Parts: sequence; C-alpha cells; structure tokens
Amino acid sequence: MNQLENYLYDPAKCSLAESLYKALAVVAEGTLPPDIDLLVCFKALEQPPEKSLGDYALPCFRFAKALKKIPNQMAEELKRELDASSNPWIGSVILKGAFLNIFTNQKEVSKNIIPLLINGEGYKLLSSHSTNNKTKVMIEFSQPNTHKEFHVGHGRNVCLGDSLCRIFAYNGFNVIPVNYIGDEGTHIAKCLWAVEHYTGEPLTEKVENKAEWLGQRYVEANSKLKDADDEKKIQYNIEISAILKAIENKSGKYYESWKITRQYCLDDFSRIYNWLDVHFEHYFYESEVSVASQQIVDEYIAKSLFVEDNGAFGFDMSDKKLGFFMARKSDGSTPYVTKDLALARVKFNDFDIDRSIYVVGSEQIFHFKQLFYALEQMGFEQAKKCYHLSYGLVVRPEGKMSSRAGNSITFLQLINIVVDEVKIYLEKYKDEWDNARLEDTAHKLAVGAIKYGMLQADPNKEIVFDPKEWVSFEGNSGPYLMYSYARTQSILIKAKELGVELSLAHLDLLVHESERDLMRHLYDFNQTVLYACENYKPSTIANHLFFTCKAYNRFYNEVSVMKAETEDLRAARLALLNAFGNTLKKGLYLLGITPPEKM
RNA sequence: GGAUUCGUAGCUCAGUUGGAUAGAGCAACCCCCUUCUAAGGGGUAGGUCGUAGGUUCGACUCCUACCGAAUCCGCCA
Repeated sequence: MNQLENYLYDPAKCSLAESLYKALAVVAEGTLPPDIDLLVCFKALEQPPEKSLGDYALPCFRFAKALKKIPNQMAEELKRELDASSNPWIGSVILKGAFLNIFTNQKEVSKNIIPLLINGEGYKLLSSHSTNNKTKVMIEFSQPNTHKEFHVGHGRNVCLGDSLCRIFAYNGFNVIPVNYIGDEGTHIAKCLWAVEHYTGEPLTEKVENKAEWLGQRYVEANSKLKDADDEKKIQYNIEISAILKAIENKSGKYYESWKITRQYCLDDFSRIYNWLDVHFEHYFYESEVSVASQQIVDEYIAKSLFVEDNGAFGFDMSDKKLGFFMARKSDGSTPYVTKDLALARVKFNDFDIDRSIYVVGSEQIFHFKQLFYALEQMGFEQAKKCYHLSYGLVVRPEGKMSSRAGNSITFLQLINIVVDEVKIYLEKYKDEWDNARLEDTAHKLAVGAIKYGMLQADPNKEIVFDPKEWVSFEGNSGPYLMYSYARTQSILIKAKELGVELSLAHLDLLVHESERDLMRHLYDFNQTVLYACENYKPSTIANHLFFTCKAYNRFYNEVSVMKAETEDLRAARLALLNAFGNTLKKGLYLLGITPPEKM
C-alpha cells in the first residue's frame, strides 16, 4: 500500500487499484511482469469521457500486451476477477470492448466524501504529506518597480503568485511568500530626471495619486529621450547617469528625493496588496543587494568563472547555447541579473530554503535559464530546485499594451472599472443594506471577478484584455462562482429559520443524476489541487470549480432541497449542499477569493 | 543564427499527463421564474484540433519538418 501513500485522498481509486492488482496477478497466474505495480494500476484508472459510462474507466490494452493476451479477452477476465473481489467500492463493472467501465457504489462514495467535507477533514488530506511538511518553499512574486505604472500585467503576477502560495500551503508545504521591489535602476533616474527638468508642476502634497504621477513622469522621460536628436540624447543620458550615481552613492538632493518618492510608490503597492488581500512574509529590495552583487562578481572573477569581455565581466555560456551572462557592465554597474545572483544566495543561506519559485513574465525565460545555470556552476545545490513560473502578457485586442500607444491600463483603473460595474448590480440592495455592507460586498465581488479573470487562463497563455468581458458576470466568471456560493447560503439560512438540520444518516438517498454528478465533482477536488500544485497551474482549480458550480446549478434547478419529497431526503440534500458550499469556499480561497454570503 | 511559448467552434478559452462520439462561456435562435436568488437552468446550430509526415492497438496530447502569431538573446529592468 505504501506505493499509494500520496494518493490516499482518493480512497476509492486506491482500493480499486489494489483489487485490480490482485485481479491481474490471478489472470497472470501468479507472476506479474515487474513493470506492473500498484502505482501503474492506480494510474490506469481513468475517467470515462461520459459520466453515463461509469465513474472509472479501465482501458485494458496495456495489461493485455504485458501479459500477452488479446485486449478484449483481457478485459473479460479482469471483469470476472473484479466481480469476485467483493470490493465495497465497486457497484458494477461493465464490459465494453477492451474497456472496463466501473460504477462505484454510491453509498460508499457519499459516506466517504460528504462527512469529510462537512467536518473539514477532507481538506487536510493533502497537507498531511510528510515530505512536503519538511520542504521550505520560497515563492517570489509581484516584483514591482517603483516610479513606474503598476498595470494590469503586474496584477496578473500578483494573483498568480498569491494563489500559488495558497495552493502549496494546502499541499502541506512550508511556504514563504516574498516580494522583491525594484527600487533602484535607470528607470528611477529617468523618472526623477523628468521631474527635475521637464515637468511644469512639481510633486507636492496636493497631487492626489503620487505613484501614478511618478509613473507618468517616467513615460514622459522615455518619450523625451526617444524624440531627442543624437546630440541632445547624449546630453540627456549624461544627466540621467549623474542622477543614477547620486542615488547609488546615497547622498545629495536626488537621494533625498529618491527616498520620498520611493515611499510614495511603496505605499501605493501596499494599498493594492491590501485591496487584493495579498500578504508577503518578507520584502527584498534591489537597493539592498547591489553591494553584495558587486562582491559576488569580484569573487567569481577571482575564481575565474567570470571573464572579461569588451570591458564587461560575465559568464560565457555559449557552449550551453545560453550566450554570455553579463554580470558587470563596462561602466562598472550591475545589471539586474547579477542582483538575482546575490538575492538567490541570501535566499539559500539566510532563509535556508529547499525550493525557490520565481513568478516572472515569460519574456525572462532566457534570463532565468542563465541564472539557474550560473547558480549551479557557482556550486549551489538548490539551483536544481529553482523554478521559473513564467506567464504570458496581458495584451489588448488590438495588440500589445504600451504606455506609448496610449492603450495601457493601470491596475487601479481596472479595479475602478470593475467596482463601478459591480455596484450597478448591487443597487437592488441599496434600501436593504447599509453602506458598509454594500462596500464590502462590492469589494469581494470585484476582487473575485478580477482574480478569477487572471487565474482562469493557463499561465503561459496571453490574456487578451477586453474591458467589456471583465465586467460581464455571466458564464465562466468569478461572480458566477460566487453567485453559486450565495445560493447555498440562502438555502442554509432558510433551513436554519425553519429549524431544519442536515443529516448524514440518509446519504444513500442521493441517487438523482444531478446529485451523483455533483458528488463526483466534490470527490475530485483534492486531485485537482494536487495537480495544480505539481504543475504550478491555479487555472486547473478555477476550471474545476467552474464545472463543479455547473453541476451544482443543475442540481439546484432539477431538484428542490427545502421541498424535497421526504424529510430524510431534505436532510441528505442539505448535507450535500453544505459539502458543496464548503468545497467551493475552500477552492475560491485557493484562488485568493472570498465570496460574499449574499449577493 | 540560438532559446521559448502559442495555434482547438464566428469570438474568448477548457481538454486531469496517450484512450471511447471533441467541451464550456460569449454572440445567434428556441424553451423554463404563482416554486430554495434568472449574475441561473435546458435545448438548437456551430469543428478536417495550423499543415504534412512519423511513433502504436489508439494522437488535440509525444517526435520531426514546414506555415502563422508572439517574446527573449552584453551594457533597460
């Protein structure tokens, strides 16, 4: 049984796998080939393409081949053995060609799943994994640059990273969420340069959104530079370079201005994270690691791992088709990749982590290949446990989003668009609810709409940002899932008013097709979260929840809970409803979403 | 030239690690609120899974080539 240790969240499949293994041994007359073990049996059990076919499907081709039998005959013999196994999970086994379709014993399923989802034990099955408990995983995400716009693309990163943290924690890992703020570099010098030389009005207390204002100055600086003729360009770059130096030397008026403006931006980030209910355990800052990164370069020049090339220093990786990893520019400053080396060392040494995950856009795939290879060559064992979760850009229907083209949308603008739309829907409650409740519900709905929109797509696909779709709350959307949740709560409230209690005594009455289907979706929840964790894909949870909600809403329409035919059936349906509500809430939590109780 | 991702219905996307007849949501058309929230449910229509080969009992899934879209590859992060 120890082979299936990691799969105990699915007792039915584990049990079926054992019966299958025994059945195979009988069919093989004692000697099974070594490549057929319990795990192979477990993985051979699949889901049929249609639920009317059964709960588990077993294609027999592979076993037939291994035991040198005809597939159809193999299936027949296995059916005979499974029928004789008296496994309580097996309802019936249907033979169809070389496929065996297994219907589980519904009584056993409902008995083993619904109580666990009601008392919460079902959600702890993955977290008890002992290996994961000992593994410290640092997940770095968000990494915003100060003095730059925080646009919707940055929002996708935050949603992804935060959800990943929750998913890893659910799977029992020791998770450390960290941020890495880009508070140093040319972009800041450019911003301050524009403020100093080319802005009519200085930054005062009167400016309402200071971070946004600074972001606009950065954009301004870029267009100024782009439009300048060659002579001007040289002059501008000298001015910018001087500002950069001043900041790095930590003295003078630009340093003072950096401190103040930097804080404005950090405050702005905090507001966004709070609104999103995203929290970090630790913040790293680029400005903290620049000194260490210079030392690293010296250290590895001395060890002759880094070599000089055209006045710059770096690591020649051309034999690995990774080009030249530049660690020090010819002017002596360090590019961001070098700071990543220094930061990785801090993570490994000071935080003693086992795994390191970087949530960064797909345009940096090449850089992370270089970085991980460099870390490996520098002797860090953990380099093998580094993973770059890359994700696609957020683009506009007409193409790439860019500040210059005037089609970029800041994350705050998105928030406002969605909040406004949500409030229109909530108008129906304006006489019933006080303002605080209206605001709170609007906030939850807007967060859910945005996060679901960001997470429902596969990470490495681009998201086409169309504002119209982000405020459409029908079908596959965050509000649809939250609405499904609210529907469970209103029934539970009604039940409470009437003094009706749920009961686990008559779960075997849940035989309606919509009930069976919903139960199956609940049963698959843990499997989905495990898959999402192993593949770094919150999107699979989002999709599974969507289909679970579809099953629930069908159930909702096809049968009545409170007006069930008998009291026993009503109590059983309340239990199923409760199990669904809990699971949906837990699933939404893993996406970073808190649903309102009523909407 | 090198690295990487994507191509599935008119549009936006799923497809649980190679399984059976390809799945949703928008948009279109038709039904269902005196019944637990219609931000809901059901139905109709819509497909040569970019193209061509290969691997095998079986390929949207894996391999190769090509076509198309995008990103990155020494002084921006």
